[in-house]
Amino acid sequence: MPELPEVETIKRGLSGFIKGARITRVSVLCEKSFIGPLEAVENQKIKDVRRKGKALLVDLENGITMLIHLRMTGQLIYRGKNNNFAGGHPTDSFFTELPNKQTRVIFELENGKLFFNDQRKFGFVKLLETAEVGNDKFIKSLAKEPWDMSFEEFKKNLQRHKSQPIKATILDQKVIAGVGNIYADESLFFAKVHPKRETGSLTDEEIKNLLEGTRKTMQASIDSGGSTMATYVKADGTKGDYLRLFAKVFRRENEPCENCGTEIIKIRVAGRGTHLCPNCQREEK
DNA sequence: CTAGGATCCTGTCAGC
DNA sequence: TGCTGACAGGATCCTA
Repeated sequence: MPELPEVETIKRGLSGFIKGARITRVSVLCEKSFIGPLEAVENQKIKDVRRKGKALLVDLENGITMLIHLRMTGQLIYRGKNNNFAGGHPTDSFFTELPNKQTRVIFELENGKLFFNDQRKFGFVKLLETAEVGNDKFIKSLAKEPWDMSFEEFKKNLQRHKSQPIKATILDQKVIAGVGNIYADESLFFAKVHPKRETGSLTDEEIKNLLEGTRKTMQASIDSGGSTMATYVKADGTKGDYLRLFAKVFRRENEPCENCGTEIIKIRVAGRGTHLCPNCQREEK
């Protein structure tokens, strides 16, 4: 689930509440969700909260870093004495009583509790030495983020996957960091490129627009607040949906395209649900 | 090296 | 009501 903008939103939202706080106790409710010795984090003060791609990094004062990856359904929910914050996969757990069935790790802090929830258990908290974070296999292989990536570098990375559908290529974190299923669809719509196009068939102009698309769509999401309790609004008993604040195609099948009015469709590309406007994004050039 | 598919896990929803 | 299969904001591992 959570892609770069969601993790960035969590970083920003959580920092103010947990930075400087001491972790007094940790409860691991699911073994596979926490990798490393508990003793390394208990009684440690949180020094900093950082982000690399879709990974959140929580630095502790003893030189240990918790690498938190939310994968598909991870959430971080902070319940403090005076403040609450929740981000990640948007569900009712943002508001309801915790811990619940999906709670995997509980961090007790001096000023509140931080719950790591994760329905599908794909996410994890992994302990690393802060100095070794850069050598972690996943972190090491990450490409640059859209704002740091030059056209030339993006093009070069795309060329390694000439025959793959372009959507599969930009989901690869070694090609560009932070893009997931939402922003892949949104960026391709922005660039007016069909998700099934062979990567090698894109023109320079399309590559340029696609890179700009990743920047624009992810920035728009960060600016609108990502997936937090504030954007997971409920109106008249209906479930809120932060995607509606910025998404043009994602989960908007059967709705009119805002450019041309054609119905947005949902197809399957590279094994993932994929949304596009069949008029704005032509498969044949 | 790349490409494509299966896999980890839980939950929900559509269709019979 | 109950079953069954498809699918889900991710990334890795296996095979060809």
